[in-house]
Amino acid sequence: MTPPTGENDSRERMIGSALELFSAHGYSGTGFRDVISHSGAPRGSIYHHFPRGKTELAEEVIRRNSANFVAHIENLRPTDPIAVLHAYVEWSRRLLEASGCRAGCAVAAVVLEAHDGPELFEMASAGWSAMADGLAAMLRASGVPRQRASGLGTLTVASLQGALVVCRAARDIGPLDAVERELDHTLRAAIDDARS
Amino acid sequence: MTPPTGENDSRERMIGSALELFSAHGYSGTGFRDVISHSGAPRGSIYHHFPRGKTELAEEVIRRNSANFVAHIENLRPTDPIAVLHAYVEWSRRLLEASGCRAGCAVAAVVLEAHDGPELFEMASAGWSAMADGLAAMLRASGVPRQRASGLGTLTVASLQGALVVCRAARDIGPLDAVERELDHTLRAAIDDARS
DNA sequence: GTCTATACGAAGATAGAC
DNA sequence: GTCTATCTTCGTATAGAC
Repeated sequence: MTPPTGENDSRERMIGSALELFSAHGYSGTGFRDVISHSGAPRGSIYHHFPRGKTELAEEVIRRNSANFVAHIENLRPTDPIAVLHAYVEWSRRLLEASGCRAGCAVAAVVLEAHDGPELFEMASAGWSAMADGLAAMLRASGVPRQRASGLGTLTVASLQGALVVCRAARDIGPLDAVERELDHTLRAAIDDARS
Repeated sequence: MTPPTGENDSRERMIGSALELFSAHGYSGTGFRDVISHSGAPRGSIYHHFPRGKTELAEEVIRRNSANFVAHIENLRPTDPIAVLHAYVEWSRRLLEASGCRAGCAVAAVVLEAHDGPELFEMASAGWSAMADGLAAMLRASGVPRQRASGLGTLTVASLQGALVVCRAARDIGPLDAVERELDHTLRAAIDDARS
């Protein structure tokens, strides 16, 4: 996919800026003005880089977010369900800590505000399903029955997503800590059940 | 607070419409135009009814949402933690079913997009804390230790909030069903633990 | 309480020069 | 690839008549 020669910098920086800005101010709340001034990219090339406009930018933001998340996980290489959980929590924690609990998930912002078409929703859903499935696979490998493993994967993804919103409203990371503690307890209990 | 004589209808209808529209299109994504045309309220009286503008409208939306939720719970009058859980889930389920999984929590939309001041966040956070505390109190009454009861209250609120986002992206209520099942299991386990 | 008119800025998007 | 200029629509908010 990447061209052989000196690659396009502006477009990549715009995507990175949009990811940050969507996290903090939402999708509707972030204009091209903001993306340009935050990234330092040239004003005149927006529709050169994103011919389909803001929708295309949002698609790239979701893609980038997924790529960043995958890189985060591959960096930690968790080998058991509990380690996967804490790797997921760590991802959410960094989002909150980097912003003083003033930013959240850019993908969630797009889902809550976009009305462009089904593609953005499908991309968002695919990412969250992959997260849930990643944890569920580990749980199954630890002996947890299929349906419970799947349900716990979904519970984990949903509660982390919700924790981002609750922490933001409270301006406090406490709710994420609480969610982490309870998920840890619940996952361990499911694994113990499976062993007995 | 309520005047003795024939009360103001327009303002109340505007708040109700704003609640619906925030749920579906977000806070930035909903303009006064939309609120006016949806509610049928007169154009000229917006700043008569909401002198502080959109921020004041958002405050009233959060208040209305809390009032509706309290009415929903008081209607069901749950007397044990599991009943409280299912009453909470039912509230989320109605939001999704009424919209074909295309709308979510209006308060979350405000939290993700507003940048007006701390009041909106404090109101949102107070509502979610009350939800979590309501469940936690029931768990404590069933013998669950204080810290676990509190953590499970937070987990429940966060995971329901997250389920709204995940279901919306998937255009499917399945994730909420899964979250309900797992929370039911987890809460029952905590209660059983307490009895032994 | 409701109206019209309007101010002022920003939104997303396009055209055409360079 | 980047520029400027422009289009159209929309946003919140205000002023002042009725």
